[in-house]
Amino acid sequence: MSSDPKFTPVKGTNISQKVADQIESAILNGGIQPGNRLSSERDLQTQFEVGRGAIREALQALKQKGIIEIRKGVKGGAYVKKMEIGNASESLSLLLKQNKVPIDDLVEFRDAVDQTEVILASIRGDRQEKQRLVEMAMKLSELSTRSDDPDVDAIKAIDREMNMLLAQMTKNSVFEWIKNTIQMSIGSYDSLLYESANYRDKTIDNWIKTAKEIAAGEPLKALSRCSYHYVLLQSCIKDQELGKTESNDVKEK
Amino acid sequence: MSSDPKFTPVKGTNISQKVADQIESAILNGGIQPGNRLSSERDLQTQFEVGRGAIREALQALKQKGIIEIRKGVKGGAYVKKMEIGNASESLSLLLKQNKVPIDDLVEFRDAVDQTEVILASIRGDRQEKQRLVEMAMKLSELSTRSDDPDVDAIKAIDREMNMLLAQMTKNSVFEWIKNTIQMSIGSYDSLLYESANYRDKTIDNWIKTAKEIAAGEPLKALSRCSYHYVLLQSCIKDQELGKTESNDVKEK
DNA sequence: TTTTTTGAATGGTACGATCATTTAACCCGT
DNA sequence: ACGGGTTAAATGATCGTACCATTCAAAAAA
Repeated sequence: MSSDPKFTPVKGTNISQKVADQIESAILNGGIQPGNRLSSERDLQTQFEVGRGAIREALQALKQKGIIEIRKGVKGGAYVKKMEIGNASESLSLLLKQNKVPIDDLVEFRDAVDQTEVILASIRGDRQEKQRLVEMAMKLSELSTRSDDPDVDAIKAIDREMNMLLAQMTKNSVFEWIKNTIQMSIGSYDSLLYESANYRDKTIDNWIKTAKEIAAGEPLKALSRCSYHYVLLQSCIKDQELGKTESNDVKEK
Repeated sequence: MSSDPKFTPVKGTNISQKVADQIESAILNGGIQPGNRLSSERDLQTQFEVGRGAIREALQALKQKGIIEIRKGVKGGAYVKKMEIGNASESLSLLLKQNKVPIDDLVEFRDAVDQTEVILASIRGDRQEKQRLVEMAMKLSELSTRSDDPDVDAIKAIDREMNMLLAQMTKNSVFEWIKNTIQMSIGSYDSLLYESANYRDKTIDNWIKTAKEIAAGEPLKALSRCSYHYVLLQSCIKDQELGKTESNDVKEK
């Protein structure tokens, strides 16, 4: 028939979850194309060697996520939905899993959001928040210069905190939401900046200046610092792609 | 005890959907507070007078939406989750249903997105798209001036199309996604501009000028037009809400 | 050939039984 | 009386079977 993905039987508890994971994985990894039909519930029941209820719950979850559609009758069953931009109930992160969104697009979008955020944060952030932002920037610097082998994970964590604080300072919950969503999806790329010592120093230095401009209530100056952050990021990503063939001589632990 | 929400029995097909709707409604309307516990599956089964499978599927859907959490054992059951900004699997529209997002925040966010969009559209839109944008703007004008009683719904439809085209012209799928999501949530407020003849004329006139600036590849001029659109919208909303005077003083150009 | 009927495939619902997990109550030795 | 271990009840998780509702294609009838 169309496809026999050879699902592997599952046992134990959380069965419906495991089943859903296997199916979702098969879909997202391209094993099953949009428009394709999964086996019937009764077939899946035998493939996974579980009860039908578990299958139904798994399908229900996937349907809720918006990645399958369920039809009744002959030729019915679970059909893989074409992921449309426009389904408001589907999350941005799900869109990213589908590889429908080039990472560059996301970086660009984040850039736009960040620019607005630094402006709003400069205007609306209270003194306490501004002070905390500067403190965190200084801590970044401290972590980076204290030893030859800085704790990169700690640095990334603080970077993330600073970004969330920035979003908070806008006093706009939508910015908080979108920032968090982006952060969860883009994190790996964004933290490239902290992997190499060269970019790390520049980035942290820029963070400090950005924080100070925000604290000083200078939106436009902060804005230009923010732009520089993305210049760095773009450059860093470019370097990364160029050095893809040669072995990684980056000493990271 | 906690509460007895008195769910009404359901019959027919799509039962699990109806059950889920009733429960979600009870939660969103505040009938059940975060932290509260729903009855056990077996109790709900009798309350709704349906099979247990239907209840489980409904709860599965709500769990997937992230609005309940399910625990096992004694004292187990479905607990209403506190909706946190930060759950990436929850959708923006769901956030809005919870009234956790002031509409002003959303308008502000949309403003920021739009500003970037007009700039990108000016730069990246091809000639065909730019021409189409101007054509649609002219059609808006035509629809508005043709009679004393313009077809407001048609105008709104074109406004929506123009917005989506604008997003397309950015050549960035994230902007398309976010634009559509916002559009679906903000639509009612945004179309206020077309209800009264006064704002309608100004808005359409501004749309035309915006489209022309974009077509001419003048990002900065288009940007200022875009800002004016939101000045109009803010003013319009303010007129609508006769009561709040000082709190919203966001008029900045 | 066209229309109608029929039947098989499949999702939707219901009911009941059993397993697994969690919590609270109970019991017992010190 | 107290602390720790044991037991029992509540509840979700799973399985299985049966039956209904819907759909579609093939067979039958016109």
